[in-house]
Amino acid sequence: MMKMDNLNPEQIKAVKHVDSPVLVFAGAGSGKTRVLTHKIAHLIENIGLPPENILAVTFTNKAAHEMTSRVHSIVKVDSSKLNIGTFHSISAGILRKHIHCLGFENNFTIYDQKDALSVVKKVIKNMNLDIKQNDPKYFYYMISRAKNQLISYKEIDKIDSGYVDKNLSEVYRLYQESLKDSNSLDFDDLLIFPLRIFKENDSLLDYYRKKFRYVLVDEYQDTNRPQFEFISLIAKEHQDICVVGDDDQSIYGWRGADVSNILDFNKSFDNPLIVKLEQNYRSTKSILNVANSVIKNNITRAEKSLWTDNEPGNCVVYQNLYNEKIEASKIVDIIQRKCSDSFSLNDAVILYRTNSQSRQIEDLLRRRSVPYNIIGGVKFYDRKEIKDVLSYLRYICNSNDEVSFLRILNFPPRGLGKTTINKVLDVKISGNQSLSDVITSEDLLLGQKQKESLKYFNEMITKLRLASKELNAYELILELIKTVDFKDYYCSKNIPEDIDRWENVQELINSIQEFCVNSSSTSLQSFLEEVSLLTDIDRWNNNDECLTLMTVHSSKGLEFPLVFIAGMEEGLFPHSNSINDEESVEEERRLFYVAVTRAMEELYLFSADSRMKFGGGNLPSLRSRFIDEIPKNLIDFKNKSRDDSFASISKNSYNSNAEIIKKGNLVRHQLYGNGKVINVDGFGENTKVTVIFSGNVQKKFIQRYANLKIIK
DNA sequence: TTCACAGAAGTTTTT
DNA sequence: CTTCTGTGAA
Repeated sequence: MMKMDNLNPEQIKAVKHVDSPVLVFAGAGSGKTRVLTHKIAHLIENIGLPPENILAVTFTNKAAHEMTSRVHSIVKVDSSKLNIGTFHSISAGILRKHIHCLGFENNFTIYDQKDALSVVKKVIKNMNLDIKQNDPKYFYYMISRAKNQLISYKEIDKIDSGYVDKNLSEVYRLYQESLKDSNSLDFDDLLIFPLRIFKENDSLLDYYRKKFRYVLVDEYQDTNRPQFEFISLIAKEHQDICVVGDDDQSIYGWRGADVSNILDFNKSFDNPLIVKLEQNYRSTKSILNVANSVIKNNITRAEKSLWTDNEPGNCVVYQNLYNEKIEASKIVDIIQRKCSDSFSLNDAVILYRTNSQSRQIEDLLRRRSVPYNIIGGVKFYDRKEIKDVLSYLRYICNSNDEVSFLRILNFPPRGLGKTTINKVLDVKISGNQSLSDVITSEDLLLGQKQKESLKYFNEMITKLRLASKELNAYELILELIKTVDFKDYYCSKNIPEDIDRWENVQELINSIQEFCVNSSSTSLQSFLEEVSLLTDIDRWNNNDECLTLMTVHSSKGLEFPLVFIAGMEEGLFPHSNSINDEESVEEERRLFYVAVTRAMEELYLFSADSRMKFGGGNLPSLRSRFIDEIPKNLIDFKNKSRDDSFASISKNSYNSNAEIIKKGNLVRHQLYGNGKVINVDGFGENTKVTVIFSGNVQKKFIQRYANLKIIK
């Protein structure tokens, strides 16, 4: 019999109740994951439900993996039979099997927002609209918004949104047509297509209702309309469902998440048991008091109050500093001090509202050689060189994938430029042919050189495509790298940036190898699917002795002994795009609440008097209203010390008599001797200089620290 | 026709 | 500080 003695009475109630739907309002740190995992274990062991009949939906893949292994540690179960994943990955799995109902092939490509944006751009150009007056971002945003409301291009005027452009419906229609032509889906389609399949195919819906006999949903406050429809279709009939969430942590409204899904749960499902988990096991009293005092300023929320038996702990610290540089150095100072005695680096996290704030902190950490991990920002799979290689793989896998085709046709450069590409696309449109037909078509009027190059390209792809039937993903990428000779492309010119890129490509190769070792399926298709649905947080491993940096959004569901929140300023947190509208301010406040409740032992808040924008001008700023919502007695206000003054830091930062180094200069370095500057990158105090020294030794310096002297 | 370079513009949050 | 776009040279 499984143990439940580590659960409190409310948690046990939520775990054991299976006679009707269950809604768990789980405050931050109240042990909701424990409830979910025990509930799954209870269903298997005490109710006798086979694991393959359980569907559990989590917010990230990482959470899914953790849940799987925690269930495994409670009951003996073949974890591969459990259906635990994100909405997107579960949907993708269903679509791989049944998407032919909608006229797609099951080797479809999943487009990320950049891919999707390039499709929108193409559509706008094809409609002969001016790209400057018709912002592709607006159209993509509106299409996504429409999809989140389950609105097709035909009924676009029903959309719940401000301005609707007269061309929106047509752009939407052509966008969808183009995706289908490329046998591709965007993220929103991934959620919507299963609904269409279920609605058109009763027997299939029936099959999945039986298969997913019990449904559990985590972070239910962040589900959107299509996700709600999905679980309704599956669970409304058998009513065997348990959802867990916290309306105070709803932070994805901008993505179509609808809090009323959780607040109106009792209207959608019959006679639910509602359990409130209000005991917090995570944070000290000081931290929880701050969290409660902030969130109670929100008008629209279900009434509840979190409490804890934990120690009072240290007072929450707030400090205002002169600018973002001093803010960064203050944070890192404290972390280094803390980690020299009772804490280790992976106990700490630095949180911020926007990704761009990470740069200053990153620079400082690199200078002080503090190992760090950064989540989000320029994602690994978003890097140009990675997307380029992946595009080859995607095009090999799906010969209709036009976005990938256009990326790789002339990369590395093979003499197929803009004009050739336009000719190819023209023939494709006029002849209504598939991509592979077009590039072998006689109708293409090209120069001899271009013709041969295109022929070579096509033969290469055909060969690789054939090989992909025999090889696993790892063997195939080795074959690809050899055939295209990326190594030569990146390394032959001896440009440091290109060598960095080659190293990233090698990292990609490693990750494919790892995938093939760890995963049940080693096919190229499953690798590509994993890549498009995996986030940085899924790749993150907090066991390394390493400081972590991430946005507040990414931190949802995590906890750290030491939490540092940077940029507590009006216009940044709450963000300037949100301060004019009370509803948005409430979402920002929930976001701050999420940030605060990540902390277990100590919490530090920071703001700066001025902050650089675009590495350009300084913007003065006021401290965040959220700071003022915290009663004074709950915060330790640290005053500026003399060391924090702008004068003292700026003297250190800028070497006033530093010479301006240019490409071609001869320079002297203390350690390496004389050398020649072959590249200068950036300006001001962040200038990076690449120098070749005798013996062809190449080094890259941050000028400020390298102390290079120009030799006349 | 392609390719390299210089200037302009643009950063909320993410599956 | 990055990423995209447009311009001239080869």
